[in-house]
Amino acid sequence: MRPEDIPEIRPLDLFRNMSEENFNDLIRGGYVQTFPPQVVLTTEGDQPDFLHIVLSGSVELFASWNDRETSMATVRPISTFILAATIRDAPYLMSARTCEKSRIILLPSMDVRAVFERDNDFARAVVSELAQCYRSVVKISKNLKLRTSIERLANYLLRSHRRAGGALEFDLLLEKRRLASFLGMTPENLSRAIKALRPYGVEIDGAQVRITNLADLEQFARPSPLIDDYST
Amino acid sequence: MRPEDIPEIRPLDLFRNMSEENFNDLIRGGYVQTFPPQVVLTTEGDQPDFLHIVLSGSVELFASWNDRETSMATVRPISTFILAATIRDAPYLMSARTCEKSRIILLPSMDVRAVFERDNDFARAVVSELAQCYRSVVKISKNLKLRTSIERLANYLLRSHRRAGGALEFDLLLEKRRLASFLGMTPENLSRAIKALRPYGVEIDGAQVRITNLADLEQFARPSPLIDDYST
DNA sequence: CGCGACACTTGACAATCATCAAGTGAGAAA
DNA sequence: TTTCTCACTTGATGATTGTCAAGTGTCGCG
Repeated sequence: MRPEDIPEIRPLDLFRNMSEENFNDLIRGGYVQTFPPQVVLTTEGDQPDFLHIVLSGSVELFASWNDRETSMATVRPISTFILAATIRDAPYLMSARTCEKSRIILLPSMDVRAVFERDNDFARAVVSELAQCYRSVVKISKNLKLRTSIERLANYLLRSHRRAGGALEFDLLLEKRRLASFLGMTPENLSRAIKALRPYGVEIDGAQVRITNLADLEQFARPSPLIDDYST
Repeated sequence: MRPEDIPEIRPLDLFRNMSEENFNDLIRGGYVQTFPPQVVLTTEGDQPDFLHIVLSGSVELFASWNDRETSMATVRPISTFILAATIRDAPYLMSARTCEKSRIILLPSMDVRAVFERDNDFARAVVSELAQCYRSVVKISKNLKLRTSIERLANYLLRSHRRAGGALEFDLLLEKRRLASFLGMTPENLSRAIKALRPYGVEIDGAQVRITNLADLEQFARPSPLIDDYST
């Protein structure tokens, strides 16, 4: 691991309050690697050898069953995955692959667990992170069970709009087929859903989104902080 | 809180390794209450005043949006809910109501957070619990996104069969309409799904389930530990 | 420049699922 | 016992969603 990588991850919530000594122990055995697109980093069912931290690029978490596959989440810099498996030393529940060229830190799971056992501040930071992860997945479940696919798309667009700082024009950060899978629908139905939102002031051309009638879209989407607010 | 309630919760993973002193601080302000059926204990969006522990009976966690409602989980003795909201001091994402007459311990959230700050063993136990919760919800999401409703029912029956110690006859622990909602379908479609599983050796009469052809059912359901194993 | 690859779109059709309405049956209460 | 309630079931219908096949367009490469 190069010295210049350290200041990138030290300020993460997960590591911010650790002692210098424990932080050094944690990263001593770690290394940074650059992966090309579409490389599988972890496979569901495997034992967690490393805690991963995405420094640049993006990583898709996905799951498979019976020849079907679904996109569960996209991890963007700078954040970790998959912490829960590492801490519990239980098999990965999701596979991970790079979407694009990505720089990733790999920290040996054994070191993470060892430092977790003796650094109390780190242990509390892990709690905070896991609680956040847990709440995120609960929101995703509510989204899936309580909304139709068009409603999910509408709310996804509103979340993207907020993430873009309130801009009415922004780019989709996911390929459409990945977005479709994440939203729990087929690419064909995503196309149709996009058309269905046109009367509510949504224009999508390629990856470019333009919201021409925010009020109409919000009235249709009925966003709720208890589903769509990723911060709390 | 009566002295005889204490040995019930002390052995919980969450409290087992705490010092006597911190445990006493934790439960000092707590109290036990018996609720009749169908009482709402928490409402999504509210701030978490108490950490709840179910001693007897059962509690349904559910979520609502736009006049729709869905069952998210059923909490059975002896376990806690909703820990993540309490620790993060963030609003509940789910509402909770008793399914039947239930005895429940209420521990003030402030006390939980205070002890969490100073008891390192408790903090680690919280990590373990949250990691488990997180992984459970990930499995539930995979179940929802990767399987059809009939497949979800088939695998639910196999899980119940395992929970019943491998018995081929057992009772449904949920009312059917609650089960339908939990599985992400309507009561009507649950009825039809039950009929659809008859050719695979499933007989359901009222709440009584009889599996007459386990091999056929398993071949249809294709259970996976990465979705259906609630222990890891 | 033309070609091929590939993501995306569109239309037709089928499967799945929800809704509405009516009916059954078991248990509680009079 | 009789009646009422209520969960559950069943059938008919419509909405939603998935599948298959064919098309469009863009982009990179020879």
